[in-house]
Amino acid sequence: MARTEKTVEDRREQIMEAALRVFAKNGYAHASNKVIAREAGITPGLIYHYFESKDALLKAIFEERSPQRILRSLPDDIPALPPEQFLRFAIRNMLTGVEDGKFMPLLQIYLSESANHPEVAPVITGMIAAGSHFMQGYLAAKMESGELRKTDPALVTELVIGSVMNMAMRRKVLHDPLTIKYSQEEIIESLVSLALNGLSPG
Amino acid sequence: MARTEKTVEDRREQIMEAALRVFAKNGYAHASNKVIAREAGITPGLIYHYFESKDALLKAIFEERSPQRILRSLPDDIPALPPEQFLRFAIRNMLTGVEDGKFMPLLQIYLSESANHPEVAPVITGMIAAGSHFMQGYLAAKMESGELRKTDPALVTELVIGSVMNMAMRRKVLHDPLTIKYSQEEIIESLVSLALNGLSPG
Amino acid sequence: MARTEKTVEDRREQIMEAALRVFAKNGYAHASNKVIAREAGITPGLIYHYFESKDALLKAIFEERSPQRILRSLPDDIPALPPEQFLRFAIRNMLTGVEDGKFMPLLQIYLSESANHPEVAPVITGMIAAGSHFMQGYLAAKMESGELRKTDPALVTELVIGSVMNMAMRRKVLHDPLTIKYSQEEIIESLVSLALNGLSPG
Amino acid sequence: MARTEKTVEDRREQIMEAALRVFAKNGYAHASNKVIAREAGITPGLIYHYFESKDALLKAIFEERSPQRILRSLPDDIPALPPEQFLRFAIRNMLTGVEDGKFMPLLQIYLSESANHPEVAPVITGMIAAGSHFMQGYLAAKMESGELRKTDPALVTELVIGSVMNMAMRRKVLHDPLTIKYSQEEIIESLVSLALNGLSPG
DNA sequence: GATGAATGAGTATTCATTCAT
DNA sequence: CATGAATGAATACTCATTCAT
Repeated sequence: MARTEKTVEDRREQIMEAALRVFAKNGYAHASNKVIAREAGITPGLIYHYFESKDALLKAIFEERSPQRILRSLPDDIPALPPEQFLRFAIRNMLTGVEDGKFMPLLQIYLSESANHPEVAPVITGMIAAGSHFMQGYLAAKMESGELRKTDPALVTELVIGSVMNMAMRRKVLHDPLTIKYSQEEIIESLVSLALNGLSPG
Repeated sequence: MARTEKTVEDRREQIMEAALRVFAKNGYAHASNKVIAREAGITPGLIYHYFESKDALLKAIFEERSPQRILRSLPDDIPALPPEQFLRFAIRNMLTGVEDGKFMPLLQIYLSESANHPEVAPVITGMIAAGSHFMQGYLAAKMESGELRKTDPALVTELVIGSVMNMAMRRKVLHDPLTIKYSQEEIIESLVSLALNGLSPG
Repeated sequence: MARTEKTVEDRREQIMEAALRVFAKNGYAHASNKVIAREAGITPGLIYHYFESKDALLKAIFEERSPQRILRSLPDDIPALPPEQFLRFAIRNMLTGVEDGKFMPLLQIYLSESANHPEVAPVITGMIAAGSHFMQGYLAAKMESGELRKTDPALVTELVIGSVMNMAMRRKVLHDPLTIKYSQEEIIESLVSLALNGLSPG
Repeated sequence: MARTEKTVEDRREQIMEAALRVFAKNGYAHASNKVIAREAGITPGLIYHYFESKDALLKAIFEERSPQRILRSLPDDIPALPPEQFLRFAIRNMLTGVEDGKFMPLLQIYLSESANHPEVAPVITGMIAAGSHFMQGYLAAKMESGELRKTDPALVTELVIGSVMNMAMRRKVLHDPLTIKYSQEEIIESLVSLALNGLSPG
């Protein structure tokens, strides 16, 4: 019984899940409804029972599937952490969140359809902004307290996030051997070290 | 006669030029040969005199139109520059090269078609590798000489390049207001400052 | 309980009523069962409890909903009326019956589906024939009695009915400004006057 | 060679001709491009080489194929004709024009799509208006000169045209036996006679 | 009776590609 | 070289109809 009660919502989820996979693999334009349906184990017509159009399906994925929780599940005492631990924690969180979660597929889909679906860009930038805002707050406080060198915390944040995002893209999309040869841990440590030195008040 | 001077090579160039514009604007999948032909001032059939297929046209663009010359036209005395000037020069070169030239359209096209044209990935990664190799060489030498803190020059290079690439993507593709509000100069200065501090031997 | 009073017949009527509205507005081909169901306040599947198919629904509407009663509810003393009063009465009855009732939607639906549903033509022609026969009888009698000029009463009837039908179609379907500018009364009076003169024995 | 020079225009004509046939037979909504193409001896895709859409094809038919020449080919001395001859001539012209030409198919197509293509109504009403205006002018002149009874020439014209149109519709669309049993000549004569009597000044 | 999820067949439309001219 | 008419295969989307619940 529990099964049937959930059926409707399940089907929607099931279709979005399948579509996200296919979109990420082939790009939105090359992803035919036939393939999405096959991936979801249904017939193409049924998609239109749950979504008005392929466009609406894409938007639903962006709006309902966005992992806006990067950096969310952090413990409460984060702001009290010393810079090194904070940076290690934050950078690890971001890198694994971006590389292992659904962020990359969404980003890739957006990149392939940015001209035709500019309205979903805020979903991407919003996700980044969330993480950005969090780190920025920490940095500003620590710069104020003198634990970190005084500079523009917003820009520093952008640079750190940029390095992470770029690593993820190079590794997961471009499969660039130059970046794949490093482990996540190596990358994290190097970035932490670089940032710490760059931000040390000395 | 001036008309007939247009050689075979010219026509090819003309078509690739037009195709790159249309691909960048609409994405590969949405770019019809009819539109490409109109943009090039020819008729659709003629494309097939110069390229075997639409795919071949895309590959040709990647192979022949790649601005592999980022960091190429550098003065000979670069290796002798002190770190600050080198970094400022290199970063400015990369950022303007990536943001202002044909790199972003190519990257975007590749990112959206990576699943269907994985064989052209080396073009992108190769371009990055070229710049990377150059900077890496400099950093290694200066680390060796003690002018810079000893760390993995390859990884540091990746991080610097990553920040630049990410900035460009956030600004030019995502149109992220968070990044657009900075001028190129501001970004360059901040990145230089951050890197210098991060790499300073003290 | 008031709810359950809704008998089987009621549901049928309700569906046919809704379908007629939707058919008339969108045309048979563009009228989806989903929309008909929504208009009737039910769900699409239920239509098939009352009608074998969409075609069967259309046929049922034609067969059961035809307002075959035009000219039916006439007083008994009609045949005794002098020509002018009779004509005015008959023409007014026809014009208002056709323009104000359900005749036009039915006619329009039939006209658009005549190729695919030729078997329902008799419904339309039958309705016309009913009115025709009535008027024809009167005219024949009055021609016989010398009160009207002797001519073919059937054909005269056709012409009068034709004028009325055409006015209705021009006004209600084509929305022809040339005909809309006249009021029903003006049309009735002109047609009566023209017919009277055309039929006067003098 | 003459053949090839005409090809482009021929194809357009050929497609419109075929589409008009199919639209008239099945109605616009039921006329699939596949059938239209088969009727025209081409493949469905080619239709889009000549018309932007099925809608555009319909509009082109209405705009370019409208037989706006009903009553056009009349001799110059028409206005001088006595009423009986004028009416016989005009009525015959209209009836044959409407029954034998392309008017009925166009009208039928419009009736079936009036809700979805209201913008083509003027083509139909315009055609009627052309004939109407012509007859109206004659009647007005003759009423002025006293050769015909003074009444509203516009309305009389509407009634005459109405009779003709209705006859055509009943005969050609509804295939109403009541009207089919008359020959064109019988109808013409009766209508002329009726009109003459109705309009005679005595 | 009533629902609405699910299907399958159909439909308009697009477009890379070919080829006669 | 160059054109653009023509094709065929694919694609998004619609909808009458069925049926398990």
